Amino acid sequence: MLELAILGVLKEQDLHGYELKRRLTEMLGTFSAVSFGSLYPALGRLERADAVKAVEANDAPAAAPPSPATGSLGAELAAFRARARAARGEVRSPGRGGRSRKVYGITVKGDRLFEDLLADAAASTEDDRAFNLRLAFARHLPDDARLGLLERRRAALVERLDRGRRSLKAAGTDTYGRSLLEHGTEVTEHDISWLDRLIAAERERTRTSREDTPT
Amino acid sequence: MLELAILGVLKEQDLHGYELKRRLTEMLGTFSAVSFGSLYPALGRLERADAVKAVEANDAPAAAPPSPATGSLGAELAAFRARARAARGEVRSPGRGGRSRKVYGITVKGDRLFEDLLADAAASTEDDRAFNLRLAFARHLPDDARLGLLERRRAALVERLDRGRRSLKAAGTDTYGRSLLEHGTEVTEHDISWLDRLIAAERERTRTSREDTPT
DNA sequence: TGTCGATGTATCGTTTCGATATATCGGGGA
DNA sequence: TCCCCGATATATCGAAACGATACATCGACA
Repeated sequence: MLELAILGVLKEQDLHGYELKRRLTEMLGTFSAVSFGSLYPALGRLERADAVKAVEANDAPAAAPPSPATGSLGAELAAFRARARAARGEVRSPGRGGRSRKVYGITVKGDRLFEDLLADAAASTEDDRAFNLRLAFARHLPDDARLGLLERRRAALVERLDRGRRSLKAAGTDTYGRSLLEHGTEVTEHDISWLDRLIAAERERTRTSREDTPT
Repeated sequence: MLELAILGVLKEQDLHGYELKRRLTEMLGTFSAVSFGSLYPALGRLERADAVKAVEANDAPAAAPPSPATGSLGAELAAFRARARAARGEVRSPGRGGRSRKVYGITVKGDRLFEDLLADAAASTEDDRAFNLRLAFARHLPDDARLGLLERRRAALVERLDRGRRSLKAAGTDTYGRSLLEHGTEVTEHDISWLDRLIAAERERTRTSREDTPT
């Protein structure tokens, strides 16, 4: 679950844990607020599996200023310590501010693992997080797999909507409970129509892109 | 988290694990599909804390048929075994079909624990599950606490919406990623207006109910 | 000078999950 | 008649995720 997310983000760019977390939280917004207590263990698992590895931080992964020869005593000291660490074979670099960083990069094996995890159809329909995550990386999926993902998700939501309506019928008279259930079904309906738009756009895209190979 | 849910349901009625799970899933619908792997340990914790205890199953907790003197060999055998178990001091009863059941009831201590967990304000705003759960049991809350819950939740959602919009602005050009983020903000907006309706209804309710004690 | 907030890595104990084992019954076919 | 399937039911295991917290380092500001 988290592995897929990490690999997907590292596919774009080498990153250290802290930044990785920020990207993930930003990307997945609402759902799935990943914590350090899950991130670092997951990175450890991936590292043990040779799916990611620590790279020497060539700094400026994003748009960082090119470290203008410090000018501060503290920074000099940190730089010294960093050199000492490097001499000991540790691939860490002090960021501008903050503790020394360990920058991770994805490996070839990690690329393959990413493909496998992303393609796993079973995991992606019922669980909201799993689906959202896979949609976020949907551009790495072939057209048919992407469409399949959307349609399987839609089917799951329709079933969920059904269950919701049944619950609503069976529910008691408590105002708050009913309101919760009602709102739940509304959200599901909204989700389904959103998926419908996505599916339509997807079909349109593939239709226009294969006008040289007709039926 | 799960403790609150369990206590809330048991407050209505004595139930065994399996049925408890069904009620919870029905009640909380979409979110929070509670599994046995968390339910039974949670029940164990509650039992150790004297918040719930196994009660002799007087059967027919809901609308079960009054066990029409079986008529089947298997059932007779099961009944015999049940009697044997009862003789050994185990409070279990065979259901109509299925393995012997252990029916739980809430204790006085459990009632107090329920109040405490429900009233815990900090836990209820940012986490979706925590809020939904507390809303489901909102009828057990005093008016002001209920209103406070709704308003804190609203504030949290407004903040979330802001973060979502910022993410959207900072996001790349990937269609699926953007769509995900957009849909997320739409859902949050929908959530907020739902909360607004709830809050309005709540104010209206308290206003009409204290027309004898004006400003 | 001190301390505060942001950046950053890491681990601990607890909770939750998903899978699986076990057990019992009723009902539907071979 | 027998046997197997599906529903009902409890229970546990290992893995995963979480929340809290500790630790470390820097820049900025008073």
